[in-house]
Amino acid sequence: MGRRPKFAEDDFLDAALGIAVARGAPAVTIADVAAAAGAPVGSVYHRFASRDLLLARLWVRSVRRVQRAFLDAPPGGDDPGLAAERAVALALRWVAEHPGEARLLLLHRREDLVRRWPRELGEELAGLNDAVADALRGHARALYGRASKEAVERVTFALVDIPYAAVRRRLASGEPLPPTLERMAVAACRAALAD
Amino acid sequence: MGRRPKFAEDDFLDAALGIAVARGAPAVTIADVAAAAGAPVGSVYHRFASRDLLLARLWVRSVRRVQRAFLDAPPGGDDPGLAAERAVALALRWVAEHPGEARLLLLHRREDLVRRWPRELGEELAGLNDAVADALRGHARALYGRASKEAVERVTFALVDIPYAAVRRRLASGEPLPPTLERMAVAACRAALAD
DNA sequence: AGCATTCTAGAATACGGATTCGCCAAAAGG
DNA sequence: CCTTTTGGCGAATCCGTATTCTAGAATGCT
Repeated sequence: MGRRPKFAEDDFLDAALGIAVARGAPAVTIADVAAAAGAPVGSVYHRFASRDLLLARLWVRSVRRVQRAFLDAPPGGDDPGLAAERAVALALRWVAEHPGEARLLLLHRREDLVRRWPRELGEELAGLNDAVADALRGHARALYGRASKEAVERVTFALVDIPYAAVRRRLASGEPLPPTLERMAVAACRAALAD
Repeated sequence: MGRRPKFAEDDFLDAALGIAVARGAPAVTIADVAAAAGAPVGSVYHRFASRDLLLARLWVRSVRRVQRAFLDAPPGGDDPGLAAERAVALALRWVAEHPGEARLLLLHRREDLVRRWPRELGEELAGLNDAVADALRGHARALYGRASKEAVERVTFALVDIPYAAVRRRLASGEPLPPTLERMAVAACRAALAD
C-alpha cells in the first residue's frame, strides 16, 4: 500500500557524508544533498524534518558504526601489551576501511556539524556512549583489577586518545599513514598503560 | 590627524574568540561580534573587509601565539626523557594559561572557522608553519643525529600529537585535566621517542 | 474502478545574516 | 574657523538557503 520508495534515508545520509567530507560541514546544504542523491529537495524533506535532524542522524549513524567496531573487537584480557596492540591496530584498520566516516568523526565535533541538536534525538544522544564507557571500565578491571576513576582515565587515554592522535593529523592533511606509525603508537599506548 | 580610534582590531578579534569558544564558530556573526565589543556593525567593517578576513586573522593571531610559546621553549637537547617532559609540560601549561585560544586551535580546523580563506592572507598562511617545522627538524637532529623523514615523523608524533591527545578530550568536554595526566603523557611521549 | 496511502517534484516563500552606504563626529593643520 | 582625514554609526539592502506548499504519480486494497 503506497508508492514504492525511490530514495531511502541512507541515500541522503550517504550523500551528506560525502559532501561533509569533501567540502566541510557547512557545505552540506539541502539542495546539494538532494543533487548528490539525484533527488529534488522535497524528497529530502519527506525523509528528514529539517537539516539539523538529517545531520544529527548522520552523526548518530557514524558513531554507532565505530562503536560497533570497538565493541566487537576481542578484549585484550589482562595483558597491557596485547590490549595496546589490538586497540591501535583496530583504529588504523577502521580508518583505512571507513575513510569518510573516520574523517567525519575525527575532524568534526558534534556541535560543528549540528547547530542545534533536535529534541527528537535527545535520548539517542544521552545513551550513545554508555556501551563504550562500559567497555572501558571492563578493560580497566581486566588490566588493573579495578575500575577506579584513575584506572578508567588511564585506559581511555591509552586506548582512545593515543590511537586518535596517531591518526588525526594525517586524516586532516590527507596524507597516507606512514608505515612506522603503528609501531610508535603501540609503544606509546603500552607505556601509558604500564607507566 | 584624524579621529582617535575607539575600537582596535584586537577588540574585535577578542570578541570573536570569546564567541567562537563559547558558542562555536558558526555563531560568530558580525552582529554578535559587534555587540560583544560594544560597537555597531559598521565599525567592524571599518577594520575588517569581511567576516572571513576577520576569522582568518583571528586564526593567524592564535597560531602565532602558540608557536611563539613552542619556539621560545628551551630545547631538550639529546635527552629524549627531558624533551618529552618539557613538551608535555609546555602543552599543559599553555592550555591552562590560554584556555580560549587553546580551545580555538585544538577544537577547530582552519576550514571550519574560515569558509573561504581570503587571498589577502595567502602568503601569511603559506609560511605559517615553517618555523615550527624547522624546530621539529632541529629536535630530530639533536635526538637522532638526522632529520630524515622518519625521524621527523617520530618527533612530531611524540612532541605534538601526544600532548595534543592528552588535552583535547578534556578541552572539548570542559572537565579539568586530571592530575595523573601529565605523568601518563610523558611516559607515552618518551616511549614514542625511544621505542 | 474508487480510494487511501506513501512518495516524488520543484516552484514559491521566508528568513537570517553579511555587506553597503550615506551621514555624523572628532582630531589636526592652516 | 575652515578644511582634511580617520572613524563611528546603524538603517536599508542583498543573497544564499532552509522550509513550505500544491500537484501529481505509483501502489495496494476492497
